[in-house]
Amino acid sequence: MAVCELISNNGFDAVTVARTAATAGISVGLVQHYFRTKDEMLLHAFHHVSTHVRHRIDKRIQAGIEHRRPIAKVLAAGMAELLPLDATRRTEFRVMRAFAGRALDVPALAEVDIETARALRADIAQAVRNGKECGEVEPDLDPWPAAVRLAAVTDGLALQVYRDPDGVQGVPAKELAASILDAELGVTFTGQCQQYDSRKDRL
Amino acid sequence: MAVCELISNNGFDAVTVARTAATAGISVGLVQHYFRTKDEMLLHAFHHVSTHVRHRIDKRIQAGIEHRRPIAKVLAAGMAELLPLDATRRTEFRVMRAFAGRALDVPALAEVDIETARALRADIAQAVRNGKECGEVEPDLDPWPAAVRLAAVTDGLALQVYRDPDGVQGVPAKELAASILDAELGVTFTGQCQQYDSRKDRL
DNA sequence: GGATATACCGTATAGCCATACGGTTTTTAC
DNA sequence: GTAAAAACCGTATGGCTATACGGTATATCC
Repeated sequence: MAVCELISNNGFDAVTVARTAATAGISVGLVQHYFRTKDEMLLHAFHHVSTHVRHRIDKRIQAGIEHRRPIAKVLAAGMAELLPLDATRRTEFRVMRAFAGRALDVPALAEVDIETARALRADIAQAVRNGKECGEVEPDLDPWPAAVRLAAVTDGLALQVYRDPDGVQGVPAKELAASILDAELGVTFTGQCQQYDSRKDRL
Repeated sequence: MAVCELISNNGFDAVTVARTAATAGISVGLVQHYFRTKDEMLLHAFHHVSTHVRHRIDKRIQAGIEHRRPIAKVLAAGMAELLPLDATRRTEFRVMRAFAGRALDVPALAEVDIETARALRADIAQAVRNGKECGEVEPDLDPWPAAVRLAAVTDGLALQVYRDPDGVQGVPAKELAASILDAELGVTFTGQCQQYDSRKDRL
């Protein structure tokens, strides 16, 4: 999507209807044909990248399930997918962040933002519940606080990795993030998977 | 500052030189007299709120030290200061976030953003070191990963509290955040404070 | 093949924006 | 008191923006 290209290269302010059209190689009129207003265009773009990131994570999770890997490991991989650890994800992060920043003021964007976050949290909670069933998680643990916490560290870690891509105090960002995520998951996923009945759960 | 008022009421896009002047009750010319460009004005505003939030936290920490409270408790209070748990902090959060979103594209803003984050992280690390000295923290624990982790959860938690001010699954945001912060601090601060030599450490 | 819809274009326009500039008032310094 | 500096104002203006609009090509259907 041309919008994302512009955001990641020149910032959100550079996204004008005219420039977007030019970047996409079409005319202003055609953009108007597809989107009645600029906001509609932005909303569509936001929705687009949101679901794109989601699908990327879902795919990774699906693969993990098929290979019967421990849930904690699958989660770790999925969450790492949200960290700007390479050029691609860094670009993605910039775009998502720019949108999220705008979502503070534009209700239509905020809706998508909240919905995306909620869905992620719900899926993490489901993963914790699955963890209980197969013995990786203590049976009486409430999955929601854990899900909120895990979503929070991922979010916060992403920002830190973005700001200091080279890491902190000599420790590369990648390793630092991985160890923190592992530790964080270790708080919740304390046991080892016994058996996993692969139902249709997404996580 | 008029800039912040505009951002929190009408969003970042509403911040124009003319409107800022009107909000502040002065003329456009005077704004230009103080700031050569709009960017300069924005940068000043960002710097202003950054240090303001910082001072608020520092004060709370200073009070905690004077009352000889456990470092973990002081840290918890300081970090909670960053969460949008009431109207004031919610406004502050909006402003900070809007700036942070812009900082992705404007190098001058990014610099302030990074510097602020680094300072916070450094102070948390110092708190962990202090914790070691008085027995709250295991002596051989590396303070940096812990600091990164704690900064990350605070950041991420702030966003979640903002998005879902009413909490998750019936648990109010305030309690949820407090319990998560406590749990997170509990991972690092495992012991009890024996004695604390109140030096000039800021945390 | 004609009609209807959809894809697509280029230009016009009214509004808002940051900034430039020349002026006036107030304060400061001696 | 007076001169210099700082605070302060109001009005251009040129550029960029979203959007409106009228038109042309192209596909789709009967």
